[in-house]
Amino acid sequence: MAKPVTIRDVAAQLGVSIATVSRALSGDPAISELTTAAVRDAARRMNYRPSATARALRMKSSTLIGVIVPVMADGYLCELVFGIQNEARTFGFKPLFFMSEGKEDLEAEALEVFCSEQVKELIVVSPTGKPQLLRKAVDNGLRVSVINWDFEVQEALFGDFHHGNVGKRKPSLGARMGLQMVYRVEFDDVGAGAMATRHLLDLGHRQFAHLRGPNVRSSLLRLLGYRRALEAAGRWPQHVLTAEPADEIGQERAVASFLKQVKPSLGVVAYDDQAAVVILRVADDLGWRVPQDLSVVGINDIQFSSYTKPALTSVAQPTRELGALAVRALLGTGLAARGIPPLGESLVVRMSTATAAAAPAASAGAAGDAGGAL
Amino acid sequence: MAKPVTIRDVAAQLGVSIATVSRALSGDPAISELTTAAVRDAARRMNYRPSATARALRMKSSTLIGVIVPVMADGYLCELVFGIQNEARTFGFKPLFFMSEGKEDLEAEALEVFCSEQVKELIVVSPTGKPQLLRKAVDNGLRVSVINWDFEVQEALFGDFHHGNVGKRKPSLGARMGLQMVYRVEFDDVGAGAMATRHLLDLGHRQFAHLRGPNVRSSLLRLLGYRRALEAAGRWPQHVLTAEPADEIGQERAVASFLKQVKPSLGVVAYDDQAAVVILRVADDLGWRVPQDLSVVGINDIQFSSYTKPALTSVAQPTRELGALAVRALLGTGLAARGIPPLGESLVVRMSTATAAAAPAASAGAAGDAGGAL
DNA sequence: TTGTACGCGTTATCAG
DNA sequence: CTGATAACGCGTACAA
Repeated sequence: MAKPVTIRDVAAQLGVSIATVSRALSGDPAISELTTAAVRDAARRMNYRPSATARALRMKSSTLIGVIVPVMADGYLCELVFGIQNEARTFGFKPLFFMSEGKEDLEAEALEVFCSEQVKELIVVSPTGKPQLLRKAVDNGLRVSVINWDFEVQEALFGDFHHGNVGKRKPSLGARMGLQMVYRVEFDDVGAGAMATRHLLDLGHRQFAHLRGPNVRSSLLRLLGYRRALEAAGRWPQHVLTAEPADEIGQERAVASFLKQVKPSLGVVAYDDQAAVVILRVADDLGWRVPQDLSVVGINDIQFSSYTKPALTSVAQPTRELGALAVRALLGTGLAARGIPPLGESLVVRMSTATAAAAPAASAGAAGDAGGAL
Repeated sequence: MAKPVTIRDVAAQLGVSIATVSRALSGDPAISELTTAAVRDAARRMNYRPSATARALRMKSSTLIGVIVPVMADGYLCELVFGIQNEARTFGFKPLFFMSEGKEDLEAEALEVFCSEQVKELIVVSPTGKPQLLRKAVDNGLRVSVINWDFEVQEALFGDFHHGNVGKRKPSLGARMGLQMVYRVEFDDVGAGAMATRHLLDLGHRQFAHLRGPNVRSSLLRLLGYRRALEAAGRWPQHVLTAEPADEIGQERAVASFLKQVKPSLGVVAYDDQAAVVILRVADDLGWRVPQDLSVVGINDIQFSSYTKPALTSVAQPTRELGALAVRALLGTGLAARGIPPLGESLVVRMSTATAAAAPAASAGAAGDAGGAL
């Protein structure tokens, strides 16, 4: 209610100039320790709140950081956004989110807003995003980092593709588009797929399957990791199950018809934890016991995964850290020069996987006493 | 890259004063149609972008609207946030989101940020929110609307409780706390629970159960609606199943042990669609056929519900509209005076409910041929 | 109907 | 080490 206290109020209170206050508050070393302390103290006592708008006007740059995200419906994106928010906070920045639903006009509008708010940093989380959005952002002087940008797939197909470094910054892509200042941050999805697979190999499994995800970067790369891990171990053949990912019933069918063709024991790598849950359900319906007959590994380690029955073994991606990384690439000092330390994914072993040896060789076929499975 | 064009650039271009440009752009009727058109045209051609920061500084009020939300993990909150964003857009406002995880310090920090950004409107979506957050917000001159604020439950318990009006604004609550300018926006959860129940009654069911949600407003009110609808129809007894809502396994057990005690046919109202899915799953495991033996109604109609097997009948809440309402309460003109038109929930009938009469009286007991249920 | 000039709260430049 | 002062881009009395 009472009108806000400004920098000149504190100045008046202490009998110093507003310049001094400003400098003291921003930690200018040219100000004596004594006055700095006095100013800071007074400011806190009078609960002075710096005006972000005035600052932004003067500096031609706000402490807002633009974020464009398709939706936040699933826990994964929510975690990511959390990571962004928290890391931004440590820099004194606040994320300004826009949900685009993947619509280009909304993305463009978001960009307009960012510019008019003097936003200078942008994070785009958009598996459907178009390159011209980047183009326009850069033209407007924004620095941007992209998370899980899907046209890396094109790169992969064109051979200009690296893996093994998570969170690797690749200005090369931006350069090729004529875009400087574009950082790319991503998971090592190949590594995740491979890690899940190697876990099953280590457990002594000899039959493998992979339930694929949608046709986007992460899915293709996880599949690649699955294949590579098996090839490296000299394992063949490799089953790959495909179904429209949004279509749970289709997935169930694909899994069911596959399970009916094979016998225990089996190791399955799922595209993500949700897919893994589908496998768990179908397996239960068909009388397969997990993990005795069937080991299942998910990817992502979403919170839900510890609640499944049995609790799901999953490759954990450091989702929040990924968001934080995107922020640090934009705001951190000297990161571009020093490079971003790679983030490793890690395996969380729960109850859905077990050694193949431990599985009783008994026929736990598909026609068991499923009725009592509950 | 090229430095932004300001209002004076446009003025210079047309040989008019910056005042004229400013007025024309804001649609001041004191400016001739001709010059207004000219200015607007020039502004667009030169792609002038008004500086939100300068405006906010001058007006002591930004076009940002603060939003505090616990998380956005589930589809429900995501929809809500979408509604907020879209409606805000029509007013030229942009939501500034903060995810608080229900932590008070984060909420307080968000408030600080809002103030320093000259935010004047706040929306709180917080089933765990504390009243002192409101207090502080109002003290700082913010107008706030609260969505699904949970201490309404207290009101309910204290008898000062109304239902039947969705989106009903109740300044009375604020007044009692000494808070003016606090608008409350909410669903008619009692109505939703009752509507779900009446649907089952209309289908001729005679046995009923309700799977409860957590101890928050919406859950208590839906339960209330369930009870009232049954009482109004003279139906008794009413079964209420309780389990920690985050604990799927607990829910499954509760449902399973209940289903083992009763016989078809049965009508079940679930707290929400997620709970309904649990019921569907357990029913399938136990050999109950849906909808022949068991009708299930969910509440919320989240997107997922049309994908379940069978597709779920659900009471749809106008979630986006609720978000929009919260915005309109703050930004809309004259809404406070004219009152907010009530929003009705609606029933979306899919495949999980059927008339009790249509159900074959045959014993589709719990010990059926569950194995083939897939 | 339009133009002039001031101030919003900061930071930065230039003197002292 | 500190103080006065000029911007930053816009809205709006007040004057014309």
